[in-house]
Amino acid sequence: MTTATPTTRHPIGLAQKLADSGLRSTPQRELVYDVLLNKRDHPTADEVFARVKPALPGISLATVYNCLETLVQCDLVRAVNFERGPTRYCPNLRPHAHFHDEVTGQTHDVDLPETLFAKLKSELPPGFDADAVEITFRGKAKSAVN
Amino acid sequence: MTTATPTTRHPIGLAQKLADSGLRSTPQRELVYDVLLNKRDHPTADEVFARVKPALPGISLATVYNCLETLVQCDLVRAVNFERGPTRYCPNLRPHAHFHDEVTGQTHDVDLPETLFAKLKSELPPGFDADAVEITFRGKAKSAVN
DNA sequence: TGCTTCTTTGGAATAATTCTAATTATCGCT
DNA sequence: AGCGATAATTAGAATTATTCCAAAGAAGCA
Repeated sequence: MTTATPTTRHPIGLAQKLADSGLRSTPQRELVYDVLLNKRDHPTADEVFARVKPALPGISLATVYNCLETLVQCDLVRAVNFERGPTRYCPNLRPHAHFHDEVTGQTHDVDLPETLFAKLKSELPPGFDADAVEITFRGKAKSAVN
Repeated sequence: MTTATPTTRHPIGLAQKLADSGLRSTPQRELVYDVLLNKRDHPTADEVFARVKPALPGISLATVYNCLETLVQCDLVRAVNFERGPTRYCPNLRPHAHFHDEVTGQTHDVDLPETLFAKLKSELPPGFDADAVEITFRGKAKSAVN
């Protein structure tokens, strides 16, 4: 039920968004994006590489890095970092925070009201102007969350 | 006006806190801690290494990493990460967030009311229990802030 | 078709950090 | 003061994640 043909026909937009930035739609980019949409567990570049390989065996890790970077540039995907660990990728574009489970190592999305982000920005002292706020929780998630 | 003698006599606590954890106070640990207290600009391990060397020329980078890790373990210092950059170290133990200036690359502390942290934790869905929350702003800070 | 530009690829290079084994320091005892 | 046990430091090798590079491969269009 996944990665059937690594070609252009997407929920919406990849090819379009790429074109908007003067970039081309390629099987590699499509597939990397597919993989992110299909299993939203915040995979690392290595994990994406592994998931993408079956459908496109010749793909290289460098390309996966390139594609991920491109998707981030096009605002289709967010890069998530947590304490020196490898960068993880997340296709959730809603305003949200991340919860890192110390036990399982999993990362969960936590949707938060936009107002909270606004409130946070409003707490900044004068002279500070934030484009973005990142919120990361660390702790334990009970049982079968997600 | 800094790093006179790299020996034991501190604002308060280092030797004590170390002892509490069954660890020894050493000139290296004292000095690394001094350096963090004396210039609170969130230095990287390399930067700490450079600042520490004049007073203790024989110190090694590995030791600086060890000392920093120890200080973090003893809750005297916090490790701060921002997007794949090198880890930075911060002796500010009050609840606060970090603001990364995209222009200068500097990191500023932003004190936030404890209540805000509490509020954030309270927004977590049931089943999630956070020990810690990290908040990072990214943007530009006007003129001579800090 | 031929040219130009964009992409991908594999491998080398880099950056930050950790590991390892050997040396050195310190502590508690006697 | 001297000894043995444990802890800490050191230099350098190793590791991890990522980026860089130069060459080869597609695509788009004149």
